[in-house]
Amino acid sequence: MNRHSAEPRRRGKPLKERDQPAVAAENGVSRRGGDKRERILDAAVHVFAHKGFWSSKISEIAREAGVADGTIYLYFKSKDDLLISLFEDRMERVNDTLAAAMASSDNAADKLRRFVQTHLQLVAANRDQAEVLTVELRQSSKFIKEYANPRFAQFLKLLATVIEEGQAKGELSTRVRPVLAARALFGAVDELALWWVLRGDPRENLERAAGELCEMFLGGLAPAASAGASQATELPANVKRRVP
Amino acid sequence: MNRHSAEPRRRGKPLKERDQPAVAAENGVSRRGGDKRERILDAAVHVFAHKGFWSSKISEIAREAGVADGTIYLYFKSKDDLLISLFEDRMERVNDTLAAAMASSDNAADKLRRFVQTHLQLVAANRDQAEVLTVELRQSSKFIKEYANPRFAQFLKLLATVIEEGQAKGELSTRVRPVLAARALFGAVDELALWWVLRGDPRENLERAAGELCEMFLGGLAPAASAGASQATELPANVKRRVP
Amino acid sequence: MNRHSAEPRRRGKPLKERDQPAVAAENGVSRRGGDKRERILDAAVHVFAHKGFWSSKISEIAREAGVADGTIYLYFKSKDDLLISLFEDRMERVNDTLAAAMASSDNAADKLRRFVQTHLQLVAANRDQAEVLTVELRQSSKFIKEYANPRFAQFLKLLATVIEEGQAKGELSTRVRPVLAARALFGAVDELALWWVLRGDPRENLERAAGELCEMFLGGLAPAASAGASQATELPANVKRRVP
Amino acid sequence: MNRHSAEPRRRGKPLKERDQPAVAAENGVSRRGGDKRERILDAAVHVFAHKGFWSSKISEIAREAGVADGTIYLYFKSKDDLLISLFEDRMERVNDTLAAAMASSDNAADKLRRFVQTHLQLVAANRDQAEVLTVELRQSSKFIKEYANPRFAQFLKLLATVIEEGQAKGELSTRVRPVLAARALFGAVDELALWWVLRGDPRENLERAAGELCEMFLGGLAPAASAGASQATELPANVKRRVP
DNA sequence: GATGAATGAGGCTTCATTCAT
DNA sequence: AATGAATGAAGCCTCATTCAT
Repeated sequence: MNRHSAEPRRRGKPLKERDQPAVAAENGVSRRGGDKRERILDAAVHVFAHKGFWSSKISEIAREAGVADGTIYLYFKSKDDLLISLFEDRMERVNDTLAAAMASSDNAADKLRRFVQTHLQLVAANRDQAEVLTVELRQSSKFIKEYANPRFAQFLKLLATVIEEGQAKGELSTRVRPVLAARALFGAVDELALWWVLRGDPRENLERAAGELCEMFLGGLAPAASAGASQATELPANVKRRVP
Repeated sequence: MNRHSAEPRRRGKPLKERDQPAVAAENGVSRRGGDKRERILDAAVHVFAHKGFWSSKISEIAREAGVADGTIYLYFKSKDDLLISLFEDRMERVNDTLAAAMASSDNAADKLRRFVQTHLQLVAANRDQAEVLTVELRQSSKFIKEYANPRFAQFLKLLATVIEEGQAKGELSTRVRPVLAARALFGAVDELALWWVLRGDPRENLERAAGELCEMFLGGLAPAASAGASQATELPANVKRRVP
Repeated sequence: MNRHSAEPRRRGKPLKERDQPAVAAENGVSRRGGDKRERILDAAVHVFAHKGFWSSKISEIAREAGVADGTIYLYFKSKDDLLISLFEDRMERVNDTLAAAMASSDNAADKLRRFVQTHLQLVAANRDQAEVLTVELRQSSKFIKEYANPRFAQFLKLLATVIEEGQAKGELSTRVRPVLAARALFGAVDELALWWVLRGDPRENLERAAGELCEMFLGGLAPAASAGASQATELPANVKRRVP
Repeated sequence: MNRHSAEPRRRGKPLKERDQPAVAAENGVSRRGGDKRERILDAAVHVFAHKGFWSSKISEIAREAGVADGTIYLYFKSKDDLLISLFEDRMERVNDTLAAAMASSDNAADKLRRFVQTHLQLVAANRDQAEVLTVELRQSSKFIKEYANPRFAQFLKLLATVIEEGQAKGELSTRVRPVLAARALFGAVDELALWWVLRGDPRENLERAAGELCEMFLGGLAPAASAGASQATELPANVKRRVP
C-alpha cells in the first residue's frame, strides 16, 4: 500500500506552484522549501495533542517547526485552517491505510477484524496524531458542525459498506442497520483509542484489546452457549448450540 | 428518584465559606443562592453547548443567567471551574439516573439494555447538556488529563460492574474483560449520542437505535444462524454455527 | 449659542444607559465614569493630529486619555469607529457654531464673511481638531468613500444654501451655481486652514487672511476699476465706481 | 513640451549606484530599467488611488506592475519612498504642463483661466493620479510635514507669481496678497478636483465648472452691477446701489 | 451579596523588508 | 538584475477577572 507516499495535497497552498523540491538536494534531505508544510503539520500535531487546539499558540507551533511565525501563514490561512488541513491530510492517510488493510480480505468478519486491528495499530504508532484526530476534532462543534467533515464521513462509509456487503452476502446479521453498526463499532474503537491515548497505560496491550473487541462485536456479549440468552424469553430456550 | 436534591457540592466556593444556604431553608424552597448557582449552571450548559467552551464568553453566560458578570465569580472560581462544576453536577444526576434504571432489574442483559435505553433517553431529553458532557469535556485534554474525572470513572464503573456480575453469574460471556466491554459499550452509545446531538436528525428514532445497539452487543454481528435466536424467524436456523 | 453643551451623542455606547454621572461629584469634576468618552475623544484628536490616523496606536491614545487600552473598546467599536465618531462629534459642533454665526446676519455677503471668519477662528482655536477634520478625514478614501459623510454634506449644504438665498434675493451674482461656489469657497478656506495648521506660521494673522479671502470671493480678483473685465459684456461697463 | 524626458530622478537609488540607464540608450528608447521603474510607479498610482496608501500592499503593486515584490526595492528605498517618488515624478509633469499652459498667454486673467482649465483637464484625464496627489499626499501629515514638499511649493509658486505679476501690471486687484490668493485658488480648484474624483459624477462637466470658477474668482460673487459692494467701507459709502 | 466598568495581558495575523538563489 | 519565500516586529482587539461602589 503506497498511497500516501503521494504528495500531500495542500490546502494552504505553498504559494505558487512548486511541486518539485525547490532544489534537488545533492543527496541529503535538503532542508529547503518543500518539506516546510510537512514540518508545520507535524509540529501542529505535536502541539495540538499536548495543549489542545485552543491552548496552543501559533508561535509555539512555529518554534517547534523551526520556522518563523509568519511562515505558517504562507501555508495555512489561519489557525483554524491549520487544524482542518491537518485533519484532512492525516485522515486521508488513515482512510487509505484502513481501506488497504480491509481490501486484502474477502470476508466481512475478517475485514472488521482488520479494521479494528489496524485502527488500533495506527493509534499506537501515532499517539499524538490519534489524540488530535480523536479528541480535538470531535470536540469542537465548530469543526464538526460548520465544517461537515468529508474525511470522517468517508471513514464511516468504509465501515458501513463492509457491513452492508457482509449482510448482503449473509456473512453478517441483518438485525442492525449498517450505518448504525458502523457508528457503534467506530465509537467503541475510538473510545478504546481515546482511553489508551489519554490514560496511556503502556501495559495495556492494544493488540489483545482489539481481539477482544472483535469477539464481542461479532459474537456478542451474551454467553456463547446461548448466543442470545438475552432473547431467551423469546426462545424455546433449550438449544445449547454454541460450545466454546 | 431524588438525585440532585442533595446539596449541589460547589467547587467554586460561594465566597466567604458559606456552605449552608445563605438562607437556611428549614424545609422550604431555599430560594436564594442555590437558585442563582443553578441558573448560572443552566445558562452555562446552554451557552457551552452552542458555542463550545472556548468560544463561550462569561458575559454571555451571565446575560443568559440574568446576573452580572462578576456574580459568576461569587459562585465559581473561574471559567474552568464553571465547566468542571457543571460536569460534576450534571454527571452525578446522570449516574444516579442510570444506576436507578439498572437497579430495577436483576438480569445483566436487561441491565445493559436499560443502560443504553436510559442513556439515550437522557440525551434526547437534554440535548444541550448531552452535547457539553459528550463533546466539550471529552475534548479538552486539559480537563480529561489534568482533572482526572471521578464522575466519569464512576459512570464507567457502573457499567463494568454490571458486566462483571453478569459474567460471574454466567449471564454474560467471559470472553471480554469487563472494563473493556464497558468502555466499548460506552463508546458506542456515546457515539450514537454524539451523532444524534450534532447532526440532530430528529427523524432518527433513538429508541429504535437503542434496541438495535443492544441486539448487536448482546447477540453479536455474526449471523443469526449461530447467535441469534432472535432471528430464528429470519433463518433456517440450523447451519454454520461458528466454531472457534 | 449653547448647542453643543448638550450631551455628546455617543456612537460607541458607553455600555448600558447611564446618562447621569455615575456619582454626583461632591462638587468637583468627579473623575469617575461619565467623562471617559470625552477624554478618549480628546486624546484621539491629539494623537491623530500629531501622528496621523494610521500611525497612531490605540495604546497611545489610551495612555493619553489615562485609561487602559481595553477601555477604549467599551466606548468605540474599533479604531475606525473612533475616528468616525470623533468626526461626527466634532463636526456637529463646528456645524452648529457656523450655523449660529451665520444666523445672526441677514445679508448673504455678511453671512459668507462670518462663515469664513468663524471657520478660521475655530481652526485657530482648535488646531489639532482642525488637522484631524481637515487632513485625516479628507484623506482616507476609506472614510470619504465608504462612509458617505453626512456631517460634511451638511457643512457644505450650509454654505450652498446661503449662496442660493443670496442669489435669490439678488445679493449675489448668479453666474456660479451655488453648490460649486460653496465647494470652491470651502476649498479655499480649508486650504488656508490646512496651510496654517501644517506650516503653522503663528505670525500669520488668520483674521486678516479671512478678510482678504472674503474680499476676493465677493469682489473678485479682477481689478476693482473694472470689476470683472471678464464680465464686461454683462455690465453697462461704464460705471467707474470703485476708486482705488 | 518635454517634461519627463529628463531622466526620472530616482530617490530610491536603483541599487548599486547606477545612475546612468542600465543600458545607456544613445538615443534609442532605453527600454530597460526606466521601463520597470515606470511600470512600478504606474502600478503604485493605480493601487494607491484605489486603496489608499496605508491599505495598499507592496505585493499588490508588484503584482500589478508585473514584477516580484523584491524588485520594487531595487528601485525604491521603501514604501514611503515610493509614494514620495511618485509624487515628485508626477508633480513635476503637472507643473510643467501647467507652466506651459500659462506661458502661452500674456494676460494674467487668462493665465489663471488656463491654469484652472488645464488643472481640471489633467484631473479628468488622470483620475487615479489626481486622487493620489490630491488625497493621499495632502493627507498624511507625515509627508506634508516631515517632507517639506518642494514640488508642491513650486506648484503654488507658479500661481503666486502669475498673480503677483498681474498685480504689478495692474491686471489684477491688489487687495489680496498673491500667496494667499494663490493658495485660495488652488484650494478651490483642488476641492473641485477632489469632489469630482471621489464622487466621480461623470455627468459633471469639468470644463464648465472650470469656467464658472474663473468667473467667480475674477469677477467675484457680488452681483456684477456692484462688483465690490463688499468694499463699501472703502467707498464714499453712501450709495445703496445694491437693489434686490 | 451584586454589580458592571475597568483592566491589561496575550495572541493571531499582517506585511514591509531581506537575502539566498 | 530579478525573484519570492522567509522573516519577525508590531498592533488591534478580546475577554477573563477584579474591585470600588
